[in-house]
Amino acid sequence: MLQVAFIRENKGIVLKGLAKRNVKNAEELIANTLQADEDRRAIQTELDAILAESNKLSKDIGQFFKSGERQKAEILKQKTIQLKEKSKNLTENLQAKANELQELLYLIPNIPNEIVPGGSSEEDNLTVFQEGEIPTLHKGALPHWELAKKYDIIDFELGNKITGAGFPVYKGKGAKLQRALINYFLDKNTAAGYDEVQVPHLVNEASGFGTGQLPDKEGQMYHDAQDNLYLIPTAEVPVTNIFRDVILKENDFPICKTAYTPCFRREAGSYGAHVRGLNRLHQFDKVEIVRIEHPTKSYEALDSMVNHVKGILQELNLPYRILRLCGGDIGFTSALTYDFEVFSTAQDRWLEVSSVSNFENFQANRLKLRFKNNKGKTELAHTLNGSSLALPRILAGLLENCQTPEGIKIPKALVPYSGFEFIN
RNA sequence: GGAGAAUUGGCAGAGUGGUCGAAUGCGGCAGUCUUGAAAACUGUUGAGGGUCACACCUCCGGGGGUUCGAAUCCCUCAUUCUCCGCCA
Repeated sequence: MLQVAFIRENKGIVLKGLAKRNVKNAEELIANTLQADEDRRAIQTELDAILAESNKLSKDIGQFFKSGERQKAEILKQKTIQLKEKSKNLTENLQAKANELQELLYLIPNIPNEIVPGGSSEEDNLTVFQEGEIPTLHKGALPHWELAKKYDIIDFELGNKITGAGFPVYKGKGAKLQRALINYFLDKNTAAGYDEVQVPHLVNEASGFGTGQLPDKEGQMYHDAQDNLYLIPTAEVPVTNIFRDVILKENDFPICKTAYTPCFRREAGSYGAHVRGLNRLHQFDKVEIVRIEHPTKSYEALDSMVNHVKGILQELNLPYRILRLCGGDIGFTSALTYDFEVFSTAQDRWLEVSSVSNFENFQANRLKLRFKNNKGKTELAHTLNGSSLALPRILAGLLENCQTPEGIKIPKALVPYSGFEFIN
């Protein structure tokens, strides 16, 4: 959520940013927001004046009662009763106006960074880096879902039976490989200075609002109506919400956290060949990195996160590329996002395995995540997060790119974790 | 699940209807003293709205109510603790 004061003072920048995101009715949206803000402040001022008066009268009444001047007190009482009526109305108006403003603010996405390319769809994302050799596969090479079946390491049908589509069962070396990947990622992240945390997999409404999944993506999360809790779509939600309503000290920065969690996504509206196998699941595993940074350091931090993920993909020997997402494809809350994609050789397409973003103070504003700056003023912090890494598509990439006629050859870096070199 | 107690500023903890945004202690920050530090002493120290700046307004777990006036009384929800029950 943007700060109203920021919108008020930087209308031009905001409109330019919204244009880059192809937001329709941006002019109107901003105009309505500023109007609501102005109205709200006007009502607030009026209400404050009335409250000030009635506070004063109440004190006087107290004095009169003490000094035994009951009649004087009674007269003032009548006055305050009138004020009370007025202030009640104004309070209601204020509440309504504040809600209106809040809802408008929820509709305004983050302002993209200068370097975010224009564009309306994923076609317009900018490839900023690519490395790793795309292997030439042997004859009869298979897509990962066939390999999974052949080696009996992932059972999609069994998941169907137990739960439904998109909830696979990993078996034998498949299950072990999952565990290996999780441990490997966590070890890489902690070695890079991220503190490991284990967090709840269900979150309350306030947390959903804090990181921006609510109200924007309500339908994408599984919801337990009985207790009003949401299954997390990413560890970003519980981990970042650790810092909701927190005022940090300047020397608390940088804060670096990593967490493994399963992720649950309803993926309403997804269909077709692109959701086959591990490409798109309702439940999947992911290791996440989250950073809380001083505003002047957040882009440095973003670069370091990108480099960190790079290092892992290099070590796994997977061909990958990095995209800078365009205005039309970047997430609602993000100011700058880099997507990592691994080439899936047997499917002949790129699969997103990580998304690393700087949210600047957009999340922090909702979270009320602040710090005391060196002038003693509270200021919003910057939040960032990224996958490091998401398992299913890494697994898909590994299975497809590392397949040989003799079986799947596990990358060297993973062998100490998996305990085996081949799946055959 | 049942019974009881509690929830106050960074922490501890006072405050049962007006003079309370809130005593006191600790911690933090600044200063005096010191070669420096410690100790001692002095001052300062919650958040949000509002204002050019003041004024002023709101906030004592969340929400609602009583009252001219609520941290204080009532209702409700949440959380924590103690005892009992059940249990990985």
